[in-house]
Amino acid sequence: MSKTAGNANVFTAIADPTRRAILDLLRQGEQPVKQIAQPFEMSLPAISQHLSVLCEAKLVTQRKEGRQRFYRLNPEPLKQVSDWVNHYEQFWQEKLDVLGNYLEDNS
Amino acid sequence: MSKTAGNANVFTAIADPTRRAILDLLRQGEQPVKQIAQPFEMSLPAISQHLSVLCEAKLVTQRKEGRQRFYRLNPEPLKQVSDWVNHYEQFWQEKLDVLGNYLEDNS
DNA sequence: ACAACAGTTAAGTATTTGCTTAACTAAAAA
DNA sequence: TTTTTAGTTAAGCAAATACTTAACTGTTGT
Repeated sequence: MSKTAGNANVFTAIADPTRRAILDLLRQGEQPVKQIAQPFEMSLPAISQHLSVLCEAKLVTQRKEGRQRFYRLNPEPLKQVSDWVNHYEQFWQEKLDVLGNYLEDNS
Repeated sequence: MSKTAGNANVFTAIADPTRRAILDLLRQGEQPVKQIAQPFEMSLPAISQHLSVLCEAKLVTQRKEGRQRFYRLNPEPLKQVSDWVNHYEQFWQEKLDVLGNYLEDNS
């Protein structure tokens, strides 16, 4: 009941470069499918399927308007990724410098 | 020559939960394969294959000692992930609170 | 009513993935 | 030297992925 269930895994959702690119696009704000698809050399159904995966991982939400579907970024699940990766932060150090600079600029 | 080349992709390497768990283990320090494999209900070859993937993604390095192979964490490639996910940081806010607390504790 | 448009769903396919068991290589112990 | 021990490599397989084209649903415009 807990094993590989529904599988709306964030990590697998962001494993695909096309899906990451879609998320990057959506940082500019919500967009209809056709506009999302435009920069990709790929059929519309392919994009639609990627959007489904992102939807199941809750990384995007849908809004229906007329015959258009606007997709909007929902970055909250990425917190999971951020939290995980931050466990490794201490190892590469640079992050701490960034914080140091912040403190310098604000002291 | 640039498309889906060698495919030593960090994002796909960390997409698998077993591989993430292995990396988590290795945060405690380098370990031989048998010890790495122990907590998993999976054959040794399966673990060996996961280690290969992590190796190709440069997330671990190998050290040979006698008949043992010690694997050691190399978290640098995770910076890629951290950098990407940090583009989304502004959206979920909590990170800023953490920084806020830090500043409070050190003012 | 009907054609065009926006998008999804269905069906099929080639490739990749995550495992298995069996066979192998190399070092240590007997 | 023979036998464990540690681990990788090979071969095979079922399931998942990332696409494709074709068929469908629903909305808008004529």
